[in-house]
Amino acid sequence: MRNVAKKQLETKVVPSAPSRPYRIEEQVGYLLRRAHQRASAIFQVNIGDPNITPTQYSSMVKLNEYTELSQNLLGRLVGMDKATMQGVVRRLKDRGLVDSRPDPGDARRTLLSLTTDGQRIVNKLLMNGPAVSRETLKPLNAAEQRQLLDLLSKIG
Amino acid sequence: MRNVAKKQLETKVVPSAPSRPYRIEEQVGYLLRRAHQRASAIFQVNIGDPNITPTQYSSMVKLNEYTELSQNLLGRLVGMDKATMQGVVRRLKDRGLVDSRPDPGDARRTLLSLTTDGQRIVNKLLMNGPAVSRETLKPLNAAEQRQLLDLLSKIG
DNA sequence: CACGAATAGTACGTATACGAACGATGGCCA
DNA sequence: TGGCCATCGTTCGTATACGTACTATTCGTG
Repeated sequence: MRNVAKKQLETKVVPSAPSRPYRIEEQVGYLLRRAHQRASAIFQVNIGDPNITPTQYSSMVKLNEYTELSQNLLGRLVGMDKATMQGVVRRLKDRGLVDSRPDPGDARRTLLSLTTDGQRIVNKLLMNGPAVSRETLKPLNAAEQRQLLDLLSKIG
Repeated sequence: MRNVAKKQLETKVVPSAPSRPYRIEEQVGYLLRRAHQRASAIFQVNIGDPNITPTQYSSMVKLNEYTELSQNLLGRLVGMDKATMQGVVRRLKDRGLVDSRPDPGDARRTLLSLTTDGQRIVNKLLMNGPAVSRETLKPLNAAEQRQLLDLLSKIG
């Protein structure tokens, strides 16, 4: 009963993993939801403009890089479906941060760009961007921070 | 101009970190948003009931563990503020999955519990829970999966 | 005991997030 | 060229998520 060969045999008979108890707090989806909530809260406090949300910021940063983008392409670049993008763009346009014009080469498309105001604001916020990420990653040491970004890139 | 000493001197003059370019796709908040989106999509497809959302599932799992909880305490356990919790509970009650009664010991509180239907459903969904997490973590190997859960726990 | 602070739940407004349906336009190919 | 299908943007409905304000109740302390 206690020799090694028998033990190995028993291992063969029950090859499945020990199957830890299922705890909702340990599931990746739950942890991602909580982490995202915390990241959004830190963004709101540290980005330097309480009226700009993370998705609005992402959109403005991308428009700042590309100068002009169709609404759909911008949505693909920042990971929002077209219905969500529609609302984000509408709010940015209402506030005068984004302009739009019909694409002269394709009447289906709307070309978006930052207004002068939008450029000014995004360049101000970009100065706080690194601090937001730093604060969010603060509980981790440098190696862990790199790991987390790497792992999130892989499952994103 | 090209000897080593001069080079080191120049390095001393600019001692701050190389400061990589700021790319929105590499920021932790952005990556968390994308990863959470993907996890939610995988949940919706694999949990086995298209009408149950991740937060509804979390709430039902917790009610299944504790039998009876006040709305506020449930919200703290699953990480939702009371306004969000209110909506989640209302929808679960509308569908007959959750029951409520006033707390006899504290008239401010509402005690929540699963109905028989709610118990039946959450026990069915719990069988798919591990598969949802497995699918979400699929792009990572076993060591990376453990690392990610560990790092997310630390920043959550 | 009384009063102010804290807590529980509700209601309202705003902002993602996304599926589904819709009309307009463009691309492709028989 | 004509017709079919894909793409783009809009709209609607539903569901988190959260700040704020409000009522009711409870607690703590003087």
